[in-house]
Amino acid sequence: MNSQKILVCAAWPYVNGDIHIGHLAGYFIPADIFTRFCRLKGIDTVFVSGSDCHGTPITVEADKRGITAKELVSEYIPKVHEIIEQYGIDYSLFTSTITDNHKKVTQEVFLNLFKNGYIIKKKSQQYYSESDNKFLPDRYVEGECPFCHAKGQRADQCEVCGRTIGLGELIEPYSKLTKAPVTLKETEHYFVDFPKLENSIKEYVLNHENAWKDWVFKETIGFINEGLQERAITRDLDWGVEIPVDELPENQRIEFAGSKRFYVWFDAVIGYLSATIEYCNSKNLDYKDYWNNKDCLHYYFMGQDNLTFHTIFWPGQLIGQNLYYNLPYFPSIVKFLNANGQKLSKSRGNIIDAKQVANHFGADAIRFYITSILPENKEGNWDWTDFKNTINAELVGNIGNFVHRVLTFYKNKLSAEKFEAELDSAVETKINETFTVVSDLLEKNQFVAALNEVKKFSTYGNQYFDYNKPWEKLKLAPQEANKIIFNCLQIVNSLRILFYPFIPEASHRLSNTLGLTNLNPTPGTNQFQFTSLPLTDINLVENLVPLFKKLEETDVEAFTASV
RNA sequence: CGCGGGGUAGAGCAGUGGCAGCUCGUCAGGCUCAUAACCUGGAGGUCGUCCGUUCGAAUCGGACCCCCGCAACCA
Repeated sequence: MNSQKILVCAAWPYVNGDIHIGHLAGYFIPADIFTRFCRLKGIDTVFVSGSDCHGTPITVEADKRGITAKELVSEYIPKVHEIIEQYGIDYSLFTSTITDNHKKVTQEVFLNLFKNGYIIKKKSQQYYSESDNKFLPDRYVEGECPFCHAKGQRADQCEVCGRTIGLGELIEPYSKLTKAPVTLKETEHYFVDFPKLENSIKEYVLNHENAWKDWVFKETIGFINEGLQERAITRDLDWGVEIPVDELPENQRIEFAGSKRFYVWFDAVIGYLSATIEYCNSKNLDYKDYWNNKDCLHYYFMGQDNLTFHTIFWPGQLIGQNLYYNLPYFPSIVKFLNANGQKLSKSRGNIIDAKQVANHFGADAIRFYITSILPENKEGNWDWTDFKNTINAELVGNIGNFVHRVLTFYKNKLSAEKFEAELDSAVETKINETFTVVSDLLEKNQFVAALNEVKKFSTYGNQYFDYNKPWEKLKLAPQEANKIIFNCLQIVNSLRILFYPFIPEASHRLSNTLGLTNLNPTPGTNQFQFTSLPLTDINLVENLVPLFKKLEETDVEAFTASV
């Protein structure tokens, strides 16, 4: 990873509900760890995302509540910003898909695809409700299964007999929302000609076989090998980015274009490009330095439900621009996070709300735990007993205790006189090794393993302390005790740097405790490495308090009972 | 036969033909500067099931069972 620049793209939260631990594990936290790490390495790193505001589910939710879609998203957007603030997610820009800039960029992307021959128009039959005067996606249509005659089945598949239901085969279809009857009606839409882009997309994917995670590559290539199909990019809906149909020749316009909008999947991914442009405009930068510069690597963070959109469709949209845009370099995709062994779902009532849980336990504890159970290659599970054990044993008992025992020993027994001592070569080697290993793992987006190395490093500190017994040396050979604590302080200072990507609040608290300025990433300066800290730089605070607070049995009970 | 992932100690995982391991938890003893960590020792496995290949299988082949994601209108 010797690139000059990095663009970090995190998936866009869909703003029809509150943020929960699944969103945190899926992209907020891994993308933030990576961004903070890159910046500390001195790499110019831009980190963009925003609220995904369009699509039918938003309009349905708004209807249900008797407000407009615009009002609904305006209510949720500030809530997402609160989460970002609370967890310290270090975005360069967190915008939304309802900006004028996004609208303009989306339309340009469409027009380029059209100009380059990748857009076709096609008529098809879709369910339409006369009484509601609107088209309905299959997911909102129910009826009787034509095979087993089970009632209340979804339009595409019967859950009772398992058979696939073809368009128009459902008996007495009706709207799930209003129960009004629906009928098939013809409608015209634009499609992206993915069969035409298939070879280019496949070539792109094959070029990344060794770089991507094994399962990500397999899923992607498996999907492509089934043959890509034309994919609709417009909907009969009044909420979304308008179609710039006036810019097209008359015989290429779809009918009733004014009552249609771009399909949400099409405009949401374009957000990565539009957000970079918005950010660069606000900073007097050129977005091409990030999108056309081959030394700028693009990392994408998302959950597995988003895989094909980022490894197939979005690259296809970009290739079809013929503007030589950078394609995704590494899709950092995680599987799902369950809670107490079950899939997160509102109906099961096991959603763990991101805001509530951080209010109760602190963002650091949540960041630490989620990172330790990140579903990198298989599903992860949030378990309250495991949560308490992890926090108490690893974060508090091992890491926090090491920092605290060193600082209290230094303050209470030694710091009256400032001393300088030799760095033990074994300690120096260990510190350097740790930075190298953690750095390598973070570059490869192996966050669980990277955090494990930090834990091991703290264990090493504890072992070094115990083995050298400074409390005994204090009586017999005070100089020896000085040397041991000097070495331990170097480990503590290294932990302060290692914390920065994972638990930034703790890194800041430790800086304050030591009387040092907070770490401040500077382009071109690598701070993610060992730097000897002279003791004259340390000005310990008067009242030493432990970095992390131990969880009592009742803490978890109080939280789970309160939600 | 739609595509893909998975099943190994209480939990989470590593292990692709040669004595079944790691982290956490757990039990006993030691040490003690600290929110107590560390050290030493122990308990805990039918490696999903069955069949096969082999001197030897968690590992290779076959069949089956179970769990999960995707399946193009779930963002």
